[in-house]
Amino acid sequence: MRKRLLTWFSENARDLPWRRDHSPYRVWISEIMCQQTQVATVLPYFERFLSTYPTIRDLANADENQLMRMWEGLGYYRRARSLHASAKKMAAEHEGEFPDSFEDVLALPGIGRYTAGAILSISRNEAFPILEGNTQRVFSRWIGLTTPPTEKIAQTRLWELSDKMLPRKKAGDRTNGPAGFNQAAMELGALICSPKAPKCDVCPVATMCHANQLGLQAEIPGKISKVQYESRTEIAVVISQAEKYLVRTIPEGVRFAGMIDFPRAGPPEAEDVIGMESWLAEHLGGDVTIGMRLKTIKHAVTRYRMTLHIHLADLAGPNAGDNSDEEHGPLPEPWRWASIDELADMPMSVTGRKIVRLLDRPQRSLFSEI
DNA sequence: AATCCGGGGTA
DNA sequence: TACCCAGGATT
Repeated sequence: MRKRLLTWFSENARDLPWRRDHSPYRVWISEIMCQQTQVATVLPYFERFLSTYPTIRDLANADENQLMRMWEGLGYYRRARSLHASAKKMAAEHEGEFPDSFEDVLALPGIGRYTAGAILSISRNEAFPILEGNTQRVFSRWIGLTTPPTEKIAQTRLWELSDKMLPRKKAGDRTNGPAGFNQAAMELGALICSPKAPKCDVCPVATMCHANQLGLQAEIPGKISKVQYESRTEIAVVISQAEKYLVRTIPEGVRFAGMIDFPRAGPPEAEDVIGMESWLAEHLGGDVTIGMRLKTIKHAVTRYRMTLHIHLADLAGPNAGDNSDEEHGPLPEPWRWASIDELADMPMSVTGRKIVRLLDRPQRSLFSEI
């Protein structure tokens, strides 16, 4: 199994940017970006990220807003915040270098057993096993494990197998060492041993595969429980004055933490337009009157099916006017006014960015499709 | 063990 | 629509 797999990998491996130059820093960034994200999606983000932050210290010194802006569209934004925190930790505790020991790598935020093993094996050819979506599927089929890989007993067996299969050879040939094996197993899962319709006819290890021999490819890995989708309706409002728009930084500990967003709320805080006006009065302090609807956006993300109503609104009362105008008093934290140019550089969710595009191209978007 | 995270690609 | 993606952290 091992030799055939490694031979196949040496002849079929994709030419990925973190394989050509496999420094720990580059492999680390690639692994974080690839968490729950397909390789093809990651590629343009990876190149841009590495040119903006060529070293660990560059990342440690990065502006948080710019960093989040670089991540916009990749999702799971906590990954970017964990990257930043990790880089700062390396600058402070590891002289700006990627840590040496498995324990120190595992102690970094956003890095679990899989990612620590992947980084150290791929970058330094160290013999740590890995287990993720691809290898769960490859190994489960190989040994005919019908237990869903989410169950603890399956996890234990699969990690044991990943460790048992791993070549210990470190010196010399990376392709035949731990780096090669771990990547080969993942690559097989990505290119051949796919979730649906695996290409067993061209699989290098098909003759040794339990699932292939028994025709159980469709039953292995065992099915995990279905996703419970949830419909959700939210309201966002556009409040403008002097060609600036009212936005805020999302506080820590909630979705979109650290990103910029328009006033937005949904059930149970704001069930409808009236509820949204109450929400605005409470959070903003001024009298807000919600006006016409600009557009309704449907957005499917993770398990949510969101309908977002975007309304124009007017702000009156003590907080109207520029936030530097002391006669009117400043806007309460974390609210602020931002121009279109400023919004362009701020990190936003996908739906937040769609609102900006509505405002940026009013002649085409604002009054159509309403 | 389940849920959250709030993006995207594919059949 | 359903399912998956080089998962980790939290509860």
